[in-house]
Amino acid sequence: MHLLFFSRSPTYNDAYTYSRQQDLRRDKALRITKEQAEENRAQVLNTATKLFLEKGYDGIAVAELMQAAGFTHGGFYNHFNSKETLARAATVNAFQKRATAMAKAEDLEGHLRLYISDLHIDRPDEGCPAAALSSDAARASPELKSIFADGIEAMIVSLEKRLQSEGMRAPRTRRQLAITLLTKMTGTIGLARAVPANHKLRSEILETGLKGALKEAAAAISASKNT
Amino acid sequence: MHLLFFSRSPTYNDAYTYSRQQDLRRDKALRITKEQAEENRAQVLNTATKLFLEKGYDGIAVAELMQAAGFTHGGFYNHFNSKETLARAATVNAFQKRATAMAKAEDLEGHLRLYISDLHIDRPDEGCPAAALSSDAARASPELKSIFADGIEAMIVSLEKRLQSEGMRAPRTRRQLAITLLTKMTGTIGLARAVPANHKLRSEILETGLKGALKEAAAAISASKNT
DNA sequence: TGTACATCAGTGAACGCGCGTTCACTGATGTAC
DNA sequence: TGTACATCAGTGAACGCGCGTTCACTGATGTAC
Repeated sequence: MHLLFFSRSPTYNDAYTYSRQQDLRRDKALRITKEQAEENRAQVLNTATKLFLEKGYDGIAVAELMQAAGFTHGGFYNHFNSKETLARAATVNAFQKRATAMAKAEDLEGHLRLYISDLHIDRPDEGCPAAALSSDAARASPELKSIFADGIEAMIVSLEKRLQSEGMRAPRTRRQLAITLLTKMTGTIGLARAVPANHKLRSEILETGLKGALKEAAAAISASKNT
Repeated sequence: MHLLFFSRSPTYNDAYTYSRQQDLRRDKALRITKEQAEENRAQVLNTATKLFLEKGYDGIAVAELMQAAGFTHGGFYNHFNSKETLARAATVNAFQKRATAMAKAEDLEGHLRLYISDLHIDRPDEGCPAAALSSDAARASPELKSIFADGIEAMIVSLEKRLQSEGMRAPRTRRQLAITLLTKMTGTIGLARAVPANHKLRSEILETGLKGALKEAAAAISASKNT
């Protein structure tokens, strides 16, 4: 018994570990300002947005995601009711971020070239949710699908505005072309990503998809001006 | 002690349960003919094909899938080395089944109408893997992506043949149009499915996508004949 | 063709692991007075 | 403005569950002779 007792008495290593835990606690575990808490929530949301885009809603665990954001998993529920709640917020965030990125294009051609690009194929985490998560969305809750509907609608409206700037006057034709272009944009990225990175089909799909979109847009714009 | 012994002696219910297990074993657990085993493997593969298309590779568990096929989960590994192996075989199967279904269309227009349809949106389990699993493919193993490349290539070739039948003579133009049409087809189904079933965007995307594809094909075919 | 025995598809319990979520705890911040 | 105390973001262990995979077992089929 005495032997056992002594063998379990604190050693140098134990003491070191203990004081380190204390230090961590002193650095991290104490109450944080409201502003800091809000920043941390944003950090979790932004990390989740990227990880969901890259790995899908089911491809990343809450604990992994919290670690990637720089936290332990337990605190997650101080910010979100559930993983589903986070998925919804992250999807809204992803659509907003994408819209901001696309807004930087100069004109319709820039818009299409920005979307149908190698960069977009290689970086789903900074890309479009309608391209990266469409299969997941199809199997998701009605609430999440509703968020996709809003996001897709916003993308259509954004394209409609581009077409208006190009001189297309008829609103109905404009909207139809916007939708057609969007199906081509998401379809091109979706197919290209489904193929191995070094496969010749990937570049063929990308180049043909871009060329096809540019051509279709040019033809429709020109036709609308001749009427 | 005696009391305990008696209380654990067989009851009517115990006997009934036991004989039922014996019956089940006599019906199912004994060795099966080679032909029957092959049929059972096909049954597992076909069930998995539908379930993967509907729920994604990670959306269905081996045990669930085996039960849906009419078996217990333990026997799975008599037929497949792993779930990944099954996923590959099921994806090949899905592309083949889809090609057979599409081959029934009379001409290019029938082909497009069969693909861009309400039925296809509502029944991913009998639909195209390039539409239902593109997001999953993007995150899958290189081997699975390679299977997608082959499947997508076959779809392109199938469309090329349709365009040839429509009188398009230039092979390069034919291939480019085939790819462009395919991006529109998969993109339309992908976007439509991402939106709630009763949302007006779903029918709008479907109708516009179909109209756009038909129009693009008609324009390109007519242009190729004037050259 | 008949016989002895190994094979192997199917069963269902079990393994180890990872998941989403809950919980007791900490102590400076935020607030009520 | 100062004081007493409740709040709450973050920690890390724990819960219950489901996952892919393994395993011992069964006994008619398949095969070697």
